[in-house]
Amino acid sequence: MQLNQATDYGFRVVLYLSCRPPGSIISGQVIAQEQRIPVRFLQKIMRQLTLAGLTRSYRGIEGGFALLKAPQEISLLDVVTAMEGPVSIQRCLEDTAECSRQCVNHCSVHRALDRVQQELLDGLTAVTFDRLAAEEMAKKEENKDE
Amino acid sequence: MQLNQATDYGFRVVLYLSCRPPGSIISGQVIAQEQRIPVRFLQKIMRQLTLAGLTRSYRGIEGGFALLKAPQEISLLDVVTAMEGPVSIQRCLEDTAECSRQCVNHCSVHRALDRVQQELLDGLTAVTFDRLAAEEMAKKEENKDE
DNA sequence: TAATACTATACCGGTTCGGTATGAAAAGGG
DNA sequence: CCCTTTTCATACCGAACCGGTATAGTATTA
Repeated sequence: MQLNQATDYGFRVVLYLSCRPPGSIISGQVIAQEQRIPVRFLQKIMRQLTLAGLTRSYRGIEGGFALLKAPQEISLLDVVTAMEGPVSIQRCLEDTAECSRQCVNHCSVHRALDRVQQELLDGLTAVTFDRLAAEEMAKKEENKDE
Repeated sequence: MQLNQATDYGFRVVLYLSCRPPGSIISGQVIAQEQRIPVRFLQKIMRQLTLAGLTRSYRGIEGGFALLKAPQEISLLDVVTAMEGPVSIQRCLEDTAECSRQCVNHCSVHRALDRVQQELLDGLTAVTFDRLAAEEMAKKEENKDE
């Protein structure tokens, strides 16, 4: 019951790009260095974010990655699904055949988990990266004062 | 981001026992058969539920398993933690060293996930097996009418 | 003491995880 | 046109986990 490392990295990358002027192109090298992510692994992550339509990539000598969507249009859930596919805490919520009792709307456990899952999705959707970036900027401002 | 098969089975076993008169001892064979769970695998599951203090086991010729706690004292979360250990959607919520940025209360992503996680825990804790069993019994009653 | 249950541990094939390697393709500069 | 710098696409690798099985042992009772 845990998000994987790639997703964790994904959060930080999107947050990092959200804190930069919109449209900034940053190379994988730089992102990896600043966020302490293995370069090769980061490339893999960036490709998934790009396939999911959250970022876009530029090849060539001045290439790199930039946000495609605006930070306020990207939620935590967007990053999770980009990295791990659709979120479904119980298997039979996704695919009836997976359920050991073929009980899609018949068993009480299923219905209860369905509600919990919906809350989870709502919670993850409610958090968008414009707000996270704002928090992050505010904190940097504080540190500057010290 | 998915509960595993063993947990799914665990839910059904506890629900099954909750629907029976309190203290009933049912053998692994019978549980496995009725709930369509591979017998050997069920033994593994029962041992974890027993170690977690949700059920107790009886050896010998009339042996089997029974609930140790009352259904109203067992929540979905209890079963999940019995089967999978502590629920922690993000690694750095559990262990600072796991966080790629060592940011336990410093990064905005962390704080947001912390809130989402708390909601998830609350949701899972709110559902107890007495209510699930009641739902289940009501449904069987309906089917009897048909 | 034999039968029936659970206990403990280990194994097994398959998949995922976290990360690396390699080679190709695009873009721009000289 | 070639060279460098970047991303792209695949494939690989060891370790861990998943779902399940096997085996040998221990407790209980008839």
